[in-house]
Amino acid sequence: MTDATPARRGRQLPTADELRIWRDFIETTAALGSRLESRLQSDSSLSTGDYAVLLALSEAQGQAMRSSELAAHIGWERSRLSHHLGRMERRGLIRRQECATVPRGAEVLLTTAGAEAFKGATVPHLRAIRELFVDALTPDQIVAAGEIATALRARLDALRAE
Amino acid sequence: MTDATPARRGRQLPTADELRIWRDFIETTAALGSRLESRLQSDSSLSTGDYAVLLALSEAQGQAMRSSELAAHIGWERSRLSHHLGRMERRGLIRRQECATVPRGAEVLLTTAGAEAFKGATVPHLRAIRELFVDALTPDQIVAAGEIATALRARLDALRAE
DNA sequence: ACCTACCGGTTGACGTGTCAATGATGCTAA
DNA sequence: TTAGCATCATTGACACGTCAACCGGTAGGT
Repeated sequence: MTDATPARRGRQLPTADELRIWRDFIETTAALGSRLESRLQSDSSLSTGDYAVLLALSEAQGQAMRSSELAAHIGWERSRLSHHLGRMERRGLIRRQECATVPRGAEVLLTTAGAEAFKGATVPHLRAIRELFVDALTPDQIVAAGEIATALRARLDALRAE
Repeated sequence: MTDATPARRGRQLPTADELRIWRDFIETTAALGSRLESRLQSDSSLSTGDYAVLLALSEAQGQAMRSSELAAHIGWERSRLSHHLGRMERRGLIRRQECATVPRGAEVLLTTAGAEAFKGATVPHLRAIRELFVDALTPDQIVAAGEIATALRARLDALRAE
């Protein structure tokens, strides 16, 4: 897949066309993310981070999860999660308590306020995804977007492993 | 382009497939952005914000620009730019002075340290873009990525205008 | 002349993210 | 037993972004 055409071989830097597409792509996806963020914020007073945490907890057994389990599930560093949980706890969306089974473990619990906030956020959030992403693209483009994401992810993973 | 197929008409929420692609897409592009950020950071001790500012100033007449002109050029809010320039000024990358021509205007100047930092950052940064983006995709996928970005941008602009 | 309204830019408060350091606790090997 | 060592989680310092308030000055309308 890499360097498939002769013209690409041996070149070190992107062409002007590639660079333009890169800029369009990275800036537009960033703008898309922040638009989603602000939609979620005004619809529900939640950030996408809050949403990710609440989603994971909602689907968990007993609406509770060990902290590092949660971090792994949503792909965050523990430090980030810890800061975020602190803010969410202040707002009453979750609670933390000592974990009975694992020493030194922290159990994160969904509060009723958290569950309700999540419930109220879901439909507007999904609707926003549809408006801003699904409806913006043709079915072919959606498939292509999935393939592009997969290819980029593979590259990121390959370079991380190395 | 929107609601092109009968099956899509009238539905409010994304399907499970669309949602999966959405998540892959938005998370992967976000990861790509932060990987680029950290590459730039370790190669050059610059953030992508620093890079954008330095790039604009490098290309400007006299390597200087009015503050709000600069903000418009790179598409930032004035407040964001002001904060960022404060940090960059502390590090000696730029300088600010009263603008001679426009009363109440601030002129942003590139320092020699800033120019050198930018010069040293360019090649590694472009190389990283090639490795992480261009080389990860087939030529067709790059074209598709450009078209997807264009379509998403059009949607964002349309909804912002409304 | 005066009041108002905008304009360019800064500031403060706060949410968010990363990195490195710190505690607290168990596991393992000399 | 004890000296490391990894693991789980938190913390502090700092960079970055947004929002709203603010400040100083210019321009228009009366």
